[in-house]
Amino acid sequence: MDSPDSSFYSRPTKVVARELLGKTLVRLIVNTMGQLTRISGIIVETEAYGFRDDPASHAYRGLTLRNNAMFGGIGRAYVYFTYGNHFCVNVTARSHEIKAGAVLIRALQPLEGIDLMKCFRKTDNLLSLTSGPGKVTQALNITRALNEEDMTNIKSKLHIEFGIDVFDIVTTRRIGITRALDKTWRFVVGHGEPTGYLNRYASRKQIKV
DNA sequence: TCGATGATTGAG
DNA sequence: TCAATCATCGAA
Repeated sequence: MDSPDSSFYSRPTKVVARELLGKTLVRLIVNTMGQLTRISGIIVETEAYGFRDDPASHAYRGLTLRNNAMFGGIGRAYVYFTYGNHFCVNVTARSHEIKAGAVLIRALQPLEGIDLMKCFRKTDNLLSLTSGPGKVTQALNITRALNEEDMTNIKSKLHIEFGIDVFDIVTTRRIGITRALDKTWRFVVGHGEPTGYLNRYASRKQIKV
């Protein structure tokens, strides 16, 4: 078993969000030579989004066309388009008594296929490659076509594999939302000091670390 | 149908 | 600090 199975995702969404840190997000693509290649990174930042208890969640008001994946099978991808520019990728996860839930993957430590990431991102700046939810999807070429992909299957074009143990985990408020600001459902690998990214939000938006 | 909004990013 | 940019959703 190389990949967390459905039992991993059938737990409270914020528990899964925390434990996804250190796992590997893997994108399988066919290159120009017709060979299967891997683009991957260690998950270093996540956020949990819930159901009726979470006004910031897409699932808060119930099932819609967009959020269908959040109500469907667990361990699936929930990919959505936002701000007219960007895709964001989640993994669906929730305990049995909850009807919807997903974990937003906000940042990676680039691991495999870094040249391809640079190509998709149109930049050589390593620090800017996957340091944000819109950057992650761009670097891994994740679009709506991968919505509801089975993330527990190592053969899937988009899936999650076991990775490394992480020890320093920071918990903060979630980024870029206007509601449910009290919930500390964001999880970041590190000591709390500045990756430039964490620092950007910590200083400008007064995120409690 | 229509207007407001957004789980963002990059440039100034 | 701000514009880009458009799919989605709830209200009309």
